[in-house]
Amino acid sequence: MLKQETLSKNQQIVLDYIEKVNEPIKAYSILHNLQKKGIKAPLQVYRALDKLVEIGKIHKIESRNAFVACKNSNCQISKATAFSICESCEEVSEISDSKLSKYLKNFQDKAGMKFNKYNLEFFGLCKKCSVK
Amino acid sequence: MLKQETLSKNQQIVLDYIEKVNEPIKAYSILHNLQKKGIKAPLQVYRALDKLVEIGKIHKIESRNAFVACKNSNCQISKATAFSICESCEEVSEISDSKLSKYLKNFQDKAGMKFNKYNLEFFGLCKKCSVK
DNA sequence: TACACAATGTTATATTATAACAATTAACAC
DNA sequence: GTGTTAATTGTTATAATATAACATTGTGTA
Repeated sequence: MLKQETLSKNQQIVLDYIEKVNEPIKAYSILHNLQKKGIKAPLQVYRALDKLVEIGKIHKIESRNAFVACKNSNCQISKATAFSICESCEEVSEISDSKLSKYLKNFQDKAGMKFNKYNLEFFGLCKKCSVK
Repeated sequence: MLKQETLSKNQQIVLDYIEKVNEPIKAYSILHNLQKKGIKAPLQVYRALDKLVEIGKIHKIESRNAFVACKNSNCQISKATAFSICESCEEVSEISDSKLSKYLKNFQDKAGMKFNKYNLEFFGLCKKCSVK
């Protein structure tokens, strides 16, 4: 097997669930909700999550230890991610802004480091929460 | 007491240590290394870390669950942080680039969300590791 | 002094994530 | 089909990260 074309059983179960809930979800919440489907141990979840992150089907929201389905069809491999996070309702949206991604992809730091990946998380209040 | 001007005992002990090691360090590593100074329980560490993050003396590297002293004298309150992280040696540097921070501070997402904070983490290979 | 609040100490527990090892399954060369 | 290799799975245990709850002490100020 040189390259994986299809997802394995557990990977597909976990991905289906994450896509269904359509918001960031935590690993142990996935575990609790997929008992019936045979997902009974943390490792079954974490292994699937690792692979799904690796192939860009989902992203990890680092500041929340949560996972969310990728919304950008072009995120084949998730090297460049940006999110907006509402600190009140915890709503998370993936930012898809070509100017931003271009700017960050080309960013050169002073130490001359070669970047191959970035993750950006913006925090604030979403529209709904800012009028409350 | 309306506003804290000086750090408390534990806060100062923890900050001194983080500044001394001068690289990202984990909470339980801090705990283990400060037993002699009276830091004996996780909460003593986490409370100090929370406060130090809040006042901008240190930052959390979210992807690593590690804490590092702030290098930007102007980070009074840490609302806008950017780091470069070497995926080989795990060296972390705080990026201080006024153009980048200006760009991100003014970034407007399509949903019209009001941002008050962001965290950006770049990943790649540092100079040393890329020649290896 | 009395008040308010920040900070501390302490025990227990919750949450997030990985180690280690055995067994099974799938892709592919021959 | 057989043998080989790697991916995936199952399972038990444990490591690593972080917070809850509650009692107590310290500190600035009215």
